Amino acid sequence: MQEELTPRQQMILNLVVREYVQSTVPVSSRTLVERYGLGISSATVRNELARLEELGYLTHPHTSAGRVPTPKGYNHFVERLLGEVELPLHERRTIAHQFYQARGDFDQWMPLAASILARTARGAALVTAPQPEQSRYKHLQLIATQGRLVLLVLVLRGGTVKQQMLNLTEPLDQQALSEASDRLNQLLSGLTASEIAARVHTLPPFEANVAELVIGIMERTDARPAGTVYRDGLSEVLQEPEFSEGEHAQGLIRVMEERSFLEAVLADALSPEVGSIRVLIGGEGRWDELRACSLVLGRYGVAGFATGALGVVGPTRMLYGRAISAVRFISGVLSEMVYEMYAE
Amino acid sequence: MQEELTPRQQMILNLVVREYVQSTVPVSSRTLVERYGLGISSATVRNELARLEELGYLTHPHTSAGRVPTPKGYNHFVERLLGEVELPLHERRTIAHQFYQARGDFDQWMPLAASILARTARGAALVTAPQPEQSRYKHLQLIATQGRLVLLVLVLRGGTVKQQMLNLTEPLDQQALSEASDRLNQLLSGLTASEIAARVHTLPPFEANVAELVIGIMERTDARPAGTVYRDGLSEVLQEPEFSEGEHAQGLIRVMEERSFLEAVLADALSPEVGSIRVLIGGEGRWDELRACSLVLGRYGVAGFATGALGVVGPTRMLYGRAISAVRFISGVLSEMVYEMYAE
DNA sequence: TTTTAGCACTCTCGTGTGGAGAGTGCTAAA
DNA sequence: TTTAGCACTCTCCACACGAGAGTGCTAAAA
Repeated sequence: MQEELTPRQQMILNLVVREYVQSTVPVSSRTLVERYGLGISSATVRNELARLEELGYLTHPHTSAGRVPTPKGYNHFVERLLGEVELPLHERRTIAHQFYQARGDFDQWMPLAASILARTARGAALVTAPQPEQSRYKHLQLIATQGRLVLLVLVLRGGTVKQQMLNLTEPLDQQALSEASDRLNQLLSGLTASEIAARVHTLPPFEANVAELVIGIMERTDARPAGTVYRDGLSEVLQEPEFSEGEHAQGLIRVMEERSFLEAVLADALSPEVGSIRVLIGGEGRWDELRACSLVLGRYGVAGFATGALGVVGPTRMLYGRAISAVRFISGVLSEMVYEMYAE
Repeated sequence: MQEELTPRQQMILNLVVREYVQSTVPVSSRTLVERYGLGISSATVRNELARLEELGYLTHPHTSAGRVPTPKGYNHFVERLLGEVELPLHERRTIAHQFYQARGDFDQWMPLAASILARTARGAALVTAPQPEQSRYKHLQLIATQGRLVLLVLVLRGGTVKQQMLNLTEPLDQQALSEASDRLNQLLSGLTASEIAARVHTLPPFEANVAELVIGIMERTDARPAGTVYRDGLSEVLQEPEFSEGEHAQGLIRVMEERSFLEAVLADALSPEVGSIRVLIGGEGRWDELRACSLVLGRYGVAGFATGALGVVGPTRMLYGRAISAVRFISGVLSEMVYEMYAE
């Protein structure tokens, strides 16, 4: 059994993947020699194709059809043949510019990132909001609305804003609420949920009540594996020929739509290391619904402070080069933004 | 030409719709008499079916197939035959309870509403966040992060929270920022964007700068036809047989995914009147992508203050009764919540 | 006038057949 | 080791055929 692929086998595998990705049609020995002017005959190519199939890098839909890469084939392509890819300079500039224009507008970042990622990688994009490893209190404001109903606005370190309603047993005016907010802000600044819990008993009764609520919000935030998920580009990807028949589309739609499924995939496939990129091809045996899909997943943010995930979903026959470079570049941009938010 | 349907025609149309919705199969005269024990022969039913087809309420996929309702048929069914429908008491109780449990947790309302609506109506659900007709300033807080970077948290009347980063030309400490916030809060409380613009020139330079930013945020908020759109249940609906072949699924996915398309449909189809429900069947000729889909749309909130939209999307062969009653009931629940938020 | 029985007619659907075309796998020679 | 040549296999398309489902029509019955 041959261990390593010969250089010519590597080249042919490379061409098969590129040609198939582009044409969506199983590729034959003849197209290969004609289209790429290899100086060898189709019979030779056929021998090599047969060898590559024996080794598990390619398959046959049926005897008299061309070759199609297997997940193993794609994997080898991504790991060994793709090389270092980067988005062209003008695209990087355009993307940076779009983020720059939205630099202040916090609420826009995530949808913008999803939209740019989808367009750049030509796939369906997923972005989760940055999530601190452990949330820390930054600022709180109690705002009177009507009667005994109060709006609590809690800002966590990193800029996450949470809101909650609370019902007072007796009405308090804005003046009193602001004073209580100020007291809490002085005492709790920079603390985690458990640190706050440790000193609740030192607070006056009303403030203690509010602090309990705050602890609840922070614990709930920390318990969630990922915040909101932003999506884009699903409908474009569903037009790809492999999804025209419902069956294969299911997996794709489930990753994009079902939160629990996405979280399971992320938890399983995504290393917590910021900057690393993981390519999951054809579900890797574990996710049968994703047999026809590949995912390119990355993590952005600042390790130890806050991180989020972003990814591209497409058919196994996807533009891995674009997807990987897009995920890498955009995750870099987002990491910088998170860094700015957390440095202090 | 016959103007009104005879009672028997009404009954037969009713049965055809119900049977087809349930079985997904074109319904024949024989199934009708057998399944529902009409006291008449299949030949008589066939005559009536032919008449209903002539009048445009039913069609034929082909000569020797059973009947399928046309959009006109569904429309008549919804308008005249469905009657007043309401969710069973225990479902209403369950739903009310779920909302009650999330009563304080503002951020949960919309995803919860989408999820409940999808499950109850057995369709794909869309919910837009309540959007005030004109936003009014309620509260602002400037929070120092690092150096000259400041987080601006703006609360609008009705509880909408917006955040924005700003870069100072010279650093200010939290003390100074809080004082500026307090001054702005006293001067701007309850004002609209244009009212704030009218008195910017009376403010000291730093506060004026912040006020300009606030105006920008508020104007952007008011310009958006709808806030964030919350979705749920798409993948379930896509399993319906009519969407198994890609073509028809496109329209459904576009409504759910493409913001601009959804906004166009909402603007066109949805009356601004709170509480009214609009049923859009088969795209009504205007939206060809929705040929195979129906929408049940409603508006909730408090007219003149803030309203949002919610809707169910499904195949034309959808459970109109459930969908309409679910939209009505949930829009009632949401309206109450909005009312609480705005009453002051 | 309305309803019904009966029957011919039409259309789908599954299956089978045959020919064209694409592409391979193998063999034997270069 | 490479290559030319050729048989073989499989898909795809078109066509045909019979079974089955359901209608539309006609003529008789209520």
